[in-house]
Amino acid sequence: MNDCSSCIVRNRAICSSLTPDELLILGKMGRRQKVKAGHTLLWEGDDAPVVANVLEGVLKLVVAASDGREQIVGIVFPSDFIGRPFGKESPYSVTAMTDAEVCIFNRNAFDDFASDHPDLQQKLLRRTLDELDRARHWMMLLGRKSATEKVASFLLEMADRLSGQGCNADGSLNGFELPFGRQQIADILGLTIETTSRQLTRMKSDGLVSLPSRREIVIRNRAAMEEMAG
Amino acid sequence: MNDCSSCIVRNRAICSSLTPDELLILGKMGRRQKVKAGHTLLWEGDDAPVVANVLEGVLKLVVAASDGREQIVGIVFPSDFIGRPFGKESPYSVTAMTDAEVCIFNRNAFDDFASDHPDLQQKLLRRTLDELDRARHWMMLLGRKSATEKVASFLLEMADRLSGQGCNADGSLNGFELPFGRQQIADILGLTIETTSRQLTRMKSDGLVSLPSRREIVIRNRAAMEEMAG
DNA sequence: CGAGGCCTTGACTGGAGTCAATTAGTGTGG
DNA sequence: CCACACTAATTGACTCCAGTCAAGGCCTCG
Repeated sequence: MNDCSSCIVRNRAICSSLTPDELLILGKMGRRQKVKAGHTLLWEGDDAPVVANVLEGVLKLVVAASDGREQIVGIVFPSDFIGRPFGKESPYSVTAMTDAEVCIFNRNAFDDFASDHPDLQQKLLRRTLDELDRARHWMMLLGRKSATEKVASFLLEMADRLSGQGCNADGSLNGFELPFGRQQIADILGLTIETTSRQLTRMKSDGLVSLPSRREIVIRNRAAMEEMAG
Repeated sequence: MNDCSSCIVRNRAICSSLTPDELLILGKMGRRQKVKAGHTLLWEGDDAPVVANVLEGVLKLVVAASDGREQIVGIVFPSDFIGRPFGKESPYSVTAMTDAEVCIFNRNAFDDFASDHPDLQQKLLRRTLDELDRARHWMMLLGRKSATEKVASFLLEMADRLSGQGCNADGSLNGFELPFGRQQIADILGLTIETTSRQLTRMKSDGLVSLPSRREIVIRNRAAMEEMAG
């Protein structure tokens, strides 16, 4: 069984609402599992018998059209929660973008446990509300922004979200390494890979960013970038 | 004070989780308020001191860009919940699309009440999870679908969601009256009003729909429409 | 060092946006 | 009930941004 008290996300995941006793019970229900980059944990439309906490790595939530077009509808980092409590089918696929490790629970058992632990449920509610806000802002981006604005917004949001894991003193992270490639950026922004690439090259030659390697981004002029994000 | 027991959304809103005693307490906290079509209840970015249940009418959730572009990120019907519990700023504007009536609560008081009533909180969680699923599917539409696919998907979803209020026997509603005009459809789909209009006239001349009046839609060939939605 | 995948770049196309004019509803007051 | 004004919706002509197709270059890893 798991020793949750030493879990790396102990203080950040929804489990942080639990007392040591409760943690012991939940610990018995969960099991750790590694997921290799590219592997899919949950398939869109399938019955999803599990929910999980992310311990390590980055995963994407994907909705696909019948002809293969993909839209990434969420990105999940360590301490985030995966899955759909109180619902049977997974409304999207969950795929690892990097090697990852998750702590998975049987959904029914988790639902029952949650129903008995209001604090846990409130944490989950808060998280879900936050996710919903984020999703809705992303809808604005997808529906109304130009390619340039999309890429700028994306870089700023990534700078924000990646600053959790290791950043410079003032908390504003301007250089970071993306955990995924160009096609994935395109799938997040609702663009093609070519358009995404062109926008990045343009920003580079305009001195807004530098691109030390394929996956590294350094924002050189944050003010102009924010201006550009619209 | 309010007599919640005779409320028209008594059995459908989140209040349905409450006992008569609890309902009495909540009833004292809420007050009914009418909102005229076009009036805004909550402004994006402002402190939002209230949450509410919708009793009557239809409202939109809007995210706007600095230059005025608007994206509708949600549509709210009777018995739906409005507002952002456990958060101060409203992440979007809430504006009535038709004359509406809502039952509003002080947010802090509601948060406290919710914290003491796990069943209510669970109802809220389930609703929020459903909203999140809907939002994510809408992200796929906004990011990856063509204008034609967008309009077809929209008409099918409206047929679904409006079938709650008065429909034909088998539950599949093919004719309905939209509670809003072309510009709003455009703002939902991330299109311009001209493109939206053109798509509709195209569908009409292809015999997929008829448009008896400005706001009435009749789906004449549902199979083809579903095909078109992608 | 070589193979393969990822990324960039270029030329071209097309779908949706823009601007502008017209038409069809809607509501108001005489 | 009709005439008028006003707004919403449609239609047309044109533009342009992003998509498509195709070629070439560059990492990265075996």
